[in-house]
This record gives sequence, C-alpha cells and structure tokens, in this order.
Amino acid sequence: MRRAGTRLSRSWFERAAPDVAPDLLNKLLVATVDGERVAGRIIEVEAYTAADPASHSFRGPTPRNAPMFGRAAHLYVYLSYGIHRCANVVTGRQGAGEAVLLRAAQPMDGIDVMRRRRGVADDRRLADGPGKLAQAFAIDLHHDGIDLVARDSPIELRDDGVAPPTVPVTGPRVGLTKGVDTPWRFRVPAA
DNA sequence: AAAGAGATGGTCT
DNA sequence: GACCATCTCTTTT
Repeated sequence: MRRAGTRLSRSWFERAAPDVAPDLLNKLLVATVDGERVAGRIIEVEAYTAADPASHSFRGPTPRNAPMFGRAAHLYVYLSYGIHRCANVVTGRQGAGEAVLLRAAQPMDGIDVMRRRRGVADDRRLADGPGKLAQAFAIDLHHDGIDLVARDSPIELRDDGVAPPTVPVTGPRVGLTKGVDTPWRFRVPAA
C-alpha cells in the first residue's frame, strides 16, 4: 500500500454514526485549500444521531442541517458560537440525520501552513479541538455539503493502513447541555 | 492548575 | 430573544 493510502469509499460511511466514529480514529484527513495541502491523523471524534437530543438533527431537517439528512460521506460544516467552524462527516442511510464531528487531529503534513493559519507556535495546539481543526485544515462554510468521495474533492479521508485503536477511550461528549450521559466521544489513547 | 468571562453571529422559538 | 457540538485570554488558587 502506498504511503498516502486509499480513499475511504461511500459504503464505508453508510453505517450508524456510533459505529463509524471509532473506526474513523487513525484515519487521515487531507485538505487541499488555496493550493496548500495539509494532512493529519484523526484522534478524536463524536457521534450524533437524530434520536439524540444533543444533535442538530434531533428536531428534523432545517436549512442548516440539511447535509446531515443527505447521503453519507458528505461534509456538514456549521458556524459554532458565531466564531468557529466545526466539520462533520455524514454517515448512515440517506435521511437518517447522522454525522460524526471531527474533534482533533495530529498534524502530519503541511505543519508550517497550519502554524500560519492558526497563529500559534505550539504544534500540539494546532488541531486539538473542533474549531482549531477546521481552522488548521481551512475547512470553511463554503465546504458545507461537499461530497468527500468525489474525485475532485478538496477534502478527503484516507486509510494509510494504521488500524483504529483496539480499545478507544470513550466518554461523554463535550460542550453540550443535553445527551451528556451518552458516551459517544471516541479518542485514540495517549501514546 | 483551574476557573471565569468575553467574543460574535446564525438558527430557531 | 435565547441558545449554542468553542477558543483564548485574564484572573485566581
């Protein structure tokens, strides 16, 4: 297998979000925006479903959450707290309203670009939060709804042969007031 | 090391 | 008009 690995297929995403989420750990996120390519290994995610009161899809489709009710392997990007962007990967069957929030990544390629975009020197803080990840990878609202498995997609998810952790760290999701007892946050254990 | 607060704007009630 | 799937900086232990 090449070092860059293989792109994940759409069918790979057509499973329930809580099942896709732990499998997304250690996959590569690759984004080419403004001619600059950056890559990182996904190390923290959260699952959201339509049956989940904490999910944007809980109250049914709206203009904002429309991508969550579309086909799997599309991107759902929203503005968080009026300031930050958060990137999700749509999973499940069309109409299911499920997605996985990309919360943190370990920078691999284009680290200098990430430093410039983030304006911080500490490499451990480049993408260790959903808003920071989106900023480091330059994922913005104009990426909302794009198809990650389209051949010309600027953002892709790849498998370079590193398996997900056999026992991911799980816990409650962060920053919400409902659904706090659902342990749908998944993380790669500390090295 | 931990806790608090302000920034800032779309979305939905 | 309230509510955020957050981040950073400042203040306090």
